[in-house]
Amino acid sequence: MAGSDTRRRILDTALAAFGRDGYAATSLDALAAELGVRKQTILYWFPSKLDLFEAVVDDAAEGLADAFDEAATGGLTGLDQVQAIVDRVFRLAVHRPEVLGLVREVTRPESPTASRLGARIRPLYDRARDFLMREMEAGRLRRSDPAMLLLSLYSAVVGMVTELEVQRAVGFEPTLRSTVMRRRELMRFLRAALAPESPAPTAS
Amino acid sequence: MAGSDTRRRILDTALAAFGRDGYAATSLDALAAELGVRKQTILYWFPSKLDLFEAVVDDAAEGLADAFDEAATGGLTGLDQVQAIVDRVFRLAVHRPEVLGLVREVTRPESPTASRLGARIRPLYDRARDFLMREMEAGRLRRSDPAMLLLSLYSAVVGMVTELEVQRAVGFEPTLRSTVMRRRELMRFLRAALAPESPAPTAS
DNA sequence: GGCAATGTCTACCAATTGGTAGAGAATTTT
DNA sequence: AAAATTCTCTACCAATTGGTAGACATTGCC
Repeated sequence: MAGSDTRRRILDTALAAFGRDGYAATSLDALAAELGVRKQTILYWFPSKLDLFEAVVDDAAEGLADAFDEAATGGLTGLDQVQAIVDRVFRLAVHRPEVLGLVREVTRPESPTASRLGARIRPLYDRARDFLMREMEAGRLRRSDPAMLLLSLYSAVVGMVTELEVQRAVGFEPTLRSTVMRRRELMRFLRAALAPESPAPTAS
Repeated sequence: MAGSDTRRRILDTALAAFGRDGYAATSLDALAAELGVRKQTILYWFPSKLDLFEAVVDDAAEGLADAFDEAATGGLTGLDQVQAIVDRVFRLAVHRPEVLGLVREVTRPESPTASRLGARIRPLYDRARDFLMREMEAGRLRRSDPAMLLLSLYSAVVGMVTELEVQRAVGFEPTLRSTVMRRRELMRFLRAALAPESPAPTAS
């Protein structure tokens, strides 16, 4: 049983490493060192580096799906539901930034498994699209192409979250406070863009 | 003089490779093969791989600055200026996607030169911020924190543009037409989020 | 206690990596 | 034409890479 604990630890550490440094820049030796174990132990649990990566991607996709599920079971509608999901993603990003780093890594064209996360995410995507269409029909969201809108949302959220580093590059250190402000700003942005044409009463 | 042509070719090809595959996954040998030249020729022009990368980043930053300059010299204001820049970035993304891939690569935290592009981009950033503040003062854009807003814009634009691959992952092949639609959708999104509170006359 | 399965290790290996040393063209300068 | 400079090459190299083979320890089972 100690073994499957090792497996779990490898998955977690590998997720962090792949998400932080990318696939190519992560060596099995470095990973093993970080784990306090020999490289061959990793290769015992996962027959090759690529197999490990795929397992990590599957694991991350599962985690993401759970996070979305959790945010989507409150029976919310319209902008409130969108807000709930954005909140959830932000929370994920704050205490597990590697997950979003991995998303970023895996969505590049030459990724060894470009299609893998895609396939795993597909059901989520379909559900989100259905949700948006339903809400547009019901007049609770501004009407537009839901697929495109979803990509806009994805870009805005993931872009903003994973690119906290850009803040550093540009000169200001992201603090917890600035992160909160960031989320608020994003929500303003989203609300402005998603609210139905007929000016709703200033809710929040 | 044939030499500096070689240098130019190395820079271009390296930009494409780094932008497409990332720093770690790009080997000098592969790069040389792509150029039809020996690795040592590359090392003659750039003393090390890291030096090459830095030169590429500087070169890309210069190109980006030029693109923005070009879009910013029309004397436009408000949303029209924003639109002009978005258009320009999209055009860049369509015929030189590697540039944005490089931006993506260089903005990750462990990038060998995380701060480099940042420093090069800084002036652009300041100018954009000043522009936004001015336009907010003048009431031509909705009032909000310009720094945050700029990051939102950056995320939305770069995210949407560089993540055309996500479209593939999710199942639909990006065509020229879908790219155009994508840009239009983004502009709707931005206009909705940036337009001043008082409903402006439907201009365009 | 013996035994088989499980799990981690040491010892290697071939291939690839970024990089050095310096030979040999080609071109420019004198 | 000789000499110097510029440029690209061949020949290596030490370090690191992902991966194989198999020894050694530990555990649960009979």
